[in-house]
Amino acid sequence: MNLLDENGMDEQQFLAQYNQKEYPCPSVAVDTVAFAISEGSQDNYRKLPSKQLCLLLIQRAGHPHIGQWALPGGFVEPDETVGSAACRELEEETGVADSYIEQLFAFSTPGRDPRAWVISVAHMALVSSGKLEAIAGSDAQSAKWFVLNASSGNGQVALSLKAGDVELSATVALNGEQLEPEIIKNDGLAFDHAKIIAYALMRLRGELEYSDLAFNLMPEKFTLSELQQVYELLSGKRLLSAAFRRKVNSFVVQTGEYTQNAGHRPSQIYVRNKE
Amino acid sequence: MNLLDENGMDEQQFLAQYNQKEYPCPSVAVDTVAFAISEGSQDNYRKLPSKQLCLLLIQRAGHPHIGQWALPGGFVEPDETVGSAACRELEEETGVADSYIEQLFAFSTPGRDPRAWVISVAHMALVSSGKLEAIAGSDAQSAKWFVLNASSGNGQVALSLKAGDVELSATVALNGEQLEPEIIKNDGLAFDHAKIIAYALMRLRGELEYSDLAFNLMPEKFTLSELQQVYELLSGKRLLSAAFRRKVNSFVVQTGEYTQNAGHRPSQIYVRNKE
DNA sequence: ATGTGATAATATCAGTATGTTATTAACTAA
DNA sequence: TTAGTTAATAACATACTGATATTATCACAT
Repeated sequence: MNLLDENGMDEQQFLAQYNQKEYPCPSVAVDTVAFAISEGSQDNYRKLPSKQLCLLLIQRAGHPHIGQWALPGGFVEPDETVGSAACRELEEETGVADSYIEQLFAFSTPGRDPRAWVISVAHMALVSSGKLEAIAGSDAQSAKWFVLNASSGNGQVALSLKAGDVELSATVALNGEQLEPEIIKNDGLAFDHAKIIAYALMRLRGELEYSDLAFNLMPEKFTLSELQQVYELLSGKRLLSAAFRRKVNSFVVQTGEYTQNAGHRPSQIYVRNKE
Repeated sequence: MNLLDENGMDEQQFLAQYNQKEYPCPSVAVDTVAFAISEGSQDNYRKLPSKQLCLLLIQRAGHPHIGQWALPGGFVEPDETVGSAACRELEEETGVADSYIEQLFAFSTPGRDPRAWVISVAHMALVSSGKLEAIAGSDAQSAKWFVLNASSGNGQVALSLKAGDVELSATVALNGEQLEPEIIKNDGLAFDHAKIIAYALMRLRGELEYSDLAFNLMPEKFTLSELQQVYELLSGKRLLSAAFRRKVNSFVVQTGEYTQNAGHRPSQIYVRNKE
């Protein structure tokens, strides 16, 4: 390529004199909303169907927003993609590795970080229930799984997060998938992370309908009733089991194994059908 | 908030001494894949059903990739969101305004821009056919609508772009929605824009199934046959008109107006139903 | 042993939606 | 008036869906 520009420079000369810092540039961060399903309290007999949606937060040890709870994340480095940065930060800060990760949206409202101009590429991670114990025992002391309860109405979503005696809450107004939500109320969440959590929840619910995303939240082996509970939890609707079984039938494979000591007819154990 | 960090600083002191430039930061760009449907050659009688999918490219006047064709875009500024940057650059460079714009994906593979570390947040714009003439007459001299032909097979997409006597082509391998495509072959497209175009096309086709995205490509008033042609063009499949009419019925409203001088039974003109 | 209560799994059936073909309608051009 | 063309809808068989009912299989209590 020997074309010259209006200054008579070829591409090599141009690149040699190019100085990126003439222009202002933002820091680019990643923040990850890691969802998982809690197993629920397991009375051996007459157990409660108490699965709950959980998400992973970290208590901030430094400024800004010291003491508040934030999504795991950090700054992207020059030798990695935003996706690998999200995986790296999630594992460093919380011990969660090898989970499904999806890029959601770049949050870029000016002023969203009081330190400086920071654009954050939000990600969603779905953590298989089979991996939860390992994570709980990792050495990421400040990371905690919070039980998430969300109630939506007239365009707003109220988030309630509980982990032990820590309780956080926030309300945001949704503006569709293409605009950042607005924070109406925020108690205990750092930065604009209430926005990001609400956005991720909306996307998770939306993609439920036309994808097999929910399987990433399941352990390797599961019963169809367990799978249905997860769908019901995420969609907020009660489903009829006969119809549900028909719908997921092509996405699962029977193992021939059955649950034991359940106090009722054993249920067959399935695995995900990877086509 | 009067909490102190391990250095005994409160938040105000911390922010006063914070220096962003201690850390490397990328430039953040936006690039927009603007799609539109060409009206096709209109023989008044026995006209060809020759709608085509078009996209907007700009010939680069400076280094790098001087002379090659690139997506309209540019760097994000500190006082705007990536979405407004995408709208601004698209209008500045091509005259396209007030179109539907959707954020797609942040492209961040190291080395994707030879000048420096640049992360690009790709967007997709859908331009209503009613606006095409205005744009063609704008003063954006270097912008051209290219006719896009894409053929996919065994995980690869071959792109062919034509505008007058300019012909570009590229082949990329898709890796799902969560990884950037890989460039196999590239003739005439700047940077990694072949990747971005292929990704946008995949998303456009995917969202066709479960959204009313396609209406953004239509003029305000249209017939159901025209709408069907657009769906057929984008999906690559032939559709049966009786079934198609039933499916879109709830998304459109009759106007009571009809086409004229068509050489056959007039077709009724519809507008989009905004619920 | 036998019954009770629980959930799993499937059968059944009506109503709806879908794919397909056939038919009718309305226009232009010859 | 006829041929050619596309629009629009009717008609019908099949598939899918929501809902209820039925049967299966276990743990436990009596």
